[in-house]
Amino acid sequence: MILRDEHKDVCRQRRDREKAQRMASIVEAAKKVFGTKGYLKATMDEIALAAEVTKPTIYLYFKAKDDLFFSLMLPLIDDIRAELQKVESHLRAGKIRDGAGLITAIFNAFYAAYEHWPETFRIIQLFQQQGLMGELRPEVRSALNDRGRANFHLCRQLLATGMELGLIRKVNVYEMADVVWGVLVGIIQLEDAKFYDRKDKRTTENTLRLAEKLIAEAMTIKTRGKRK
Amino acid sequence: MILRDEHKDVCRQRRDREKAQRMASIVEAAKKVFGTKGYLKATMDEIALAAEVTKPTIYLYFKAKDDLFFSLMLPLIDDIRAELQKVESHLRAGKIRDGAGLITAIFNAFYAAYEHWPETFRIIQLFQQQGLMGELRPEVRSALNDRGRANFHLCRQLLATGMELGLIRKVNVYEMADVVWGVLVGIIQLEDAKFYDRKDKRTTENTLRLAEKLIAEAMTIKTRGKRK
DNA sequence: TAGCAAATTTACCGTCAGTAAGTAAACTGT
DNA sequence: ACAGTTTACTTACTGACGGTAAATTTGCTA
Repeated sequence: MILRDEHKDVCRQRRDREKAQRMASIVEAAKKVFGTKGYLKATMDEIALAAEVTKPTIYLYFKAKDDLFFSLMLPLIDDIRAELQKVESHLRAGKIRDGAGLITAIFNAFYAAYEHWPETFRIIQLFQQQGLMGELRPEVRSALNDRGRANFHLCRQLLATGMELGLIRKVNVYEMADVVWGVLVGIIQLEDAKFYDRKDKRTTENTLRLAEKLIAEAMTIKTRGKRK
Repeated sequence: MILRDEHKDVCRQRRDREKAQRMASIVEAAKKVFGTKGYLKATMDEIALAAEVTKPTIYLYFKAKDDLFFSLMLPLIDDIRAELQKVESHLRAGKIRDGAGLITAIFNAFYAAYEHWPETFRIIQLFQQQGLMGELRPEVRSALNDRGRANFHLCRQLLATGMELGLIRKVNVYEMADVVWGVLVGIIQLEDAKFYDRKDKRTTENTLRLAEKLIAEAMTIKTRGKRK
């Protein structure tokens, strides 16, 4: 007896669901193991064990260790973009009154992502190394670059708009976007390294807030100050 | 015939020289290989080949891969300290007139080290990862921390003195020192990652200078401005 | 020259990323 | 119901690399 098309479809949908489920469990396991052990000490066997499958099964879903690692970064990058887009709509709606507000909002967009998934954030830092960037296969690398670039583009747009609106002073937007991202990554990374045994979230936040305050003050256009 | 003590000494001195020479050649090879391939892709065999010895020979001079890696960082850390000490003596001698000058001097102290040994600087960044920090044996890690801490201490002292002298505004020195170091490392690392194929030194420097300018301006005490 | 000490190498081990080959289940058309 | 196929997964392996033990060469001493 021939199965009705609908029946086929239903079965296929279930299998697709199961496959997605398996993939998700691998990703979850990877997040846990990479997050606690770091890239080097994490083994594929351990991740497989945590995901309740065997190692080769992982290789059905991910081409390589770095591929799996990379897949953890995408949601974070996309989350940052979502946050930046929120800032953009606020800016367009005129809800951001001064330069300090804009800088703080941009900082918060990145910081929120870090607070959400600190371990994934750390993963990005690892990839910002020539060593690991070179390791990536070209497709993977370009995918990563594209997404990252999109975020930087959005960030630069925010800064440019802020300059046009007269909220912040005019500087090179490319450099400025890099300063923001560099400050965030650099400080988070430094604090992580300093307190790698007793993770002290508050110190990290305080330091970040100081950096944010300084940059915000320097970027804010003083209504009656000198231009130099 | 018994050799005179002087003869023995001369021979021993030569052998010591040769040993030091061998060690230096291993270090040089390691610098080259780690610098181009990164920590992960660099193999001990490749370093040994570049140093024109075999792998076990390296292990006569360095306990482990991370030990060798670590040894590359020490000169850099010490160099930064030397630069910071120069700044300190300038500051004490009253050669630094304003806050911007002090911030610039501190930035330059770190930046000079980067310009001197960019590949070694990248190595430090690699170690500022939880993953690699955890990899280090405790002795190595604590030695690294001690040296690093000394630099931070010096940097904080500079900032504190600058505050006492009324050159820069009063903020938390611990946080401020972290901001300086974080900004430098974060930006250098970001630019390295962005232009990992076509290393563009100038872009990196421009971005760093912008960050420096912003921080310097925000930290400088305005003689006739509002405090807010 | 024999004997000793240091320096270096050859040959090996354990671990881990990645793969080839096999298996068991579910699906397919007759 | 049943043979053939596809899908999902596993067992068992390979190769590369960090690190080491044992053998070997080199050079000094008497």
